[in-house]
Amino acid sequence: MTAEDSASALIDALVRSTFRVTGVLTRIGAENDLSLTQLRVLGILRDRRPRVTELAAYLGLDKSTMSGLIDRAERRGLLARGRSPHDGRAVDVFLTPAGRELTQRLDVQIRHALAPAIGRLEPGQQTQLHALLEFFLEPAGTD
Amino acid sequence: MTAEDSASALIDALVRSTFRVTGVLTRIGAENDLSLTQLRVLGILRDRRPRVTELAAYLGLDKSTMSGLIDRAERRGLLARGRSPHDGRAVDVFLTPAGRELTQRLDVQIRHALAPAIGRLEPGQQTQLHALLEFFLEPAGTD
DNA sequence: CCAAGGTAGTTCGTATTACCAACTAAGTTG
DNA sequence: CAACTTAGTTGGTAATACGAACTACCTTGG
Repeated sequence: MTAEDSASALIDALVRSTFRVTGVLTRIGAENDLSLTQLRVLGILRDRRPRVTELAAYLGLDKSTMSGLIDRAERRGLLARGRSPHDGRAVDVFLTPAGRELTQRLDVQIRHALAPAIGRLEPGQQTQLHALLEFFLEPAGTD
Repeated sequence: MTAEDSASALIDALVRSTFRVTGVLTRIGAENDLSLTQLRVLGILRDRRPRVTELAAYLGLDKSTMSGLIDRAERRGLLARGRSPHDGRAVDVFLTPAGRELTQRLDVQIRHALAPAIGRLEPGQQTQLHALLEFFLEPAGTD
């Protein structure tokens, strides 16, 4: 097996893991009437109060897309808009108590759903995987 | 740090990696006028000739969604429908030569885009990460 | 053998996601 | 302070996704 091949195999595993995790997140989102994107929005807002453009940048979306996402989530009472005191143009976005609660419930569900797959690893392997992923993620790390 | 916390941290890293890889795939898809889903369709068809329902099952989508995805990709000449000789109801889907070419180009682009992140790991670590991901993916492994 | 039921795909209607372009309101700067 | 820039919204369009209803084709029980 050449170096090329093993890199390919790693990328393949990485992509399959990605789709596996995405599938879990999508399912849990759907069970709570949330798209994957809305789920991500809530996840980002857990510990941030970004303005609309920042949120769009995190997600790699256009600001006009953000407007719609925020509208729908706001209508559901999950988050709210606030005007920045320093910049009259800026709108920042934050979780409502209801949104925070839902986010916590989602967290539990996600942990629960991924537990079997993670449980296939020994505790030592889990630590190792975590460390390797942190390396993989290292710079340019938003979200 | 309790076992709970370290599991949380691992899941966090896993989810962030997922979004990182998804971002890369989405960008490369967009550069080739493909949605993430269409990219996945091509990826699956690389080494399979599934019927519509199987494809939908792989992707976790409804068959009606598949119809549309296949329509659009077929119109672009990337894949084609064939009737199964054994079951007159069934339609199987396969890459055209053009689709296969595009898929190979995508493959190269994906490898290229992920190379920097993977390159942050020593060759030994890459092997290790690969092994751990295979464990993580172990059963129920479609796609 | 064929009527009843099940399976494979498509079509239709609707909501969401996403983009771009055009717009308004609010800062910033020459 | 006029000209430019930036933040966000609005409107138009295409793709994605679902569910329900439909057609065509198996499969089976009487």
